[in-house]
Amino acid sequence: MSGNRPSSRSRILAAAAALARDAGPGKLSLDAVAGRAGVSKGGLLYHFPSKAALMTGLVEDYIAEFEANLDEAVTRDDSGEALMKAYVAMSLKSLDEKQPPASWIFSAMAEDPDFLDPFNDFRRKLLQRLLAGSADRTRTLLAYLAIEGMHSLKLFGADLLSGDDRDAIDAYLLSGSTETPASPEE
Amino acid sequence: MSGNRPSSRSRILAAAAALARDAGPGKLSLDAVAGRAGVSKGGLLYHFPSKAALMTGLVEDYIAEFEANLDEAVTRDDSGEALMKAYVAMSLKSLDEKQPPASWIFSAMAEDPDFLDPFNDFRRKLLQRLLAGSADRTRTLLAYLAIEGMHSLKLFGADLLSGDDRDAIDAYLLSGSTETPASPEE
DNA sequence: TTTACTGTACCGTCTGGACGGTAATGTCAA
DNA sequence: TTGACATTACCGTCCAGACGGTACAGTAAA
Repeated sequence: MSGNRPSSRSRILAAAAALARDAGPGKLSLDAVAGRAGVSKGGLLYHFPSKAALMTGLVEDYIAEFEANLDEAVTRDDSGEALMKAYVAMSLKSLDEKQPPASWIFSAMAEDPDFLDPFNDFRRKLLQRLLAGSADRTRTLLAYLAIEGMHSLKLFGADLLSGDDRDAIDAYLLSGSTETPASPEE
Repeated sequence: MSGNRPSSRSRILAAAAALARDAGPGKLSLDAVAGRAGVSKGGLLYHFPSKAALMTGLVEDYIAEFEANLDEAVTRDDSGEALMKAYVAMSLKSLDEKQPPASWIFSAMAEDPDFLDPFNDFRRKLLQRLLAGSADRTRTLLAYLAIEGMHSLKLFGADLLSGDDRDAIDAYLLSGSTETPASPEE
């Protein structure tokens, strides 16, 4: 779809994500995005011919970045173990950022829940890969859901976990599933 | 705030929740809610003088119902065990409903994320109660987060878990809390 | 008389989007 | 070499409609 990246397109996407994050998902209007991206509204609509296209771009961009990061973390050791490890590490890192990276997801839901279909498909595939390489299916499921839960809490602005609790969860998630009890890495 | 319940008020709230669920959170306009509730717009604004008041009502109503259900399930045996059991049972039951009960949460987020502050406070207190009565803190945290994760997935329309997987998670959540999941102790 | 509405009319603002430019760059035939 | 046209990448304006909210007159029951 996009062989080379024209700078404006990605700037618009970044502006939209930042706007949803900073001003709230309800403030994600075309005018506001255009203004923040330093582009006229006409210019925005040139790159994204409708608001729906903008939302789709946001979703696809998010998935692409997620996949790229995951691939980078896994490099070539695509055993289930390595994938899970990379996923957990990535997720915990993203949880440590001050602001949730995907606040635009609320705008997408309000606009049309179907916008999230590709995202949900992606998640389904990811979970399947995770489970395929897992020695303990229930444990992997549990870990996945716990991460999902933490992301959800963060997205909704609920800061429920104390540092100690977060540490306990981290320790559980980072500990190996069956094999070598995983001495502290990194 | 409401000693006795005038029927219209709760009808409006129910209509709003149903509308967000059926038509999508983006369609939650005052006109639409009034129409669905069988009330004129003036009547709606009589009960909820602003849209913000409506959202607040939605949140408060949700919390109140949640608490009532939980209290009912716990009855009087308020040991930590019983509370957790009731919470798990309630949550799993709500996950089995076809439609998520709180789709309006996206409208609230889009309108103003602060609307969820009371809800998050409530969740914080609940988690504290849950943890206070827990023999295995990490396990309780994990269970809470996994439930949160499943609710989040459902809210976002992601149907990722197979029946067997759901059964495995249910079994884990419903099993007594004395045993730690298969994790290497550190 | 108060409470709890209904119904209609209206207002200002915001929003998505259509549209008509336009400037720069490239393509290509005569 | 040059003129004609095409494409890309925007800008700025305008508009119809939706929205939240106000105002107010009326009504029917307690």
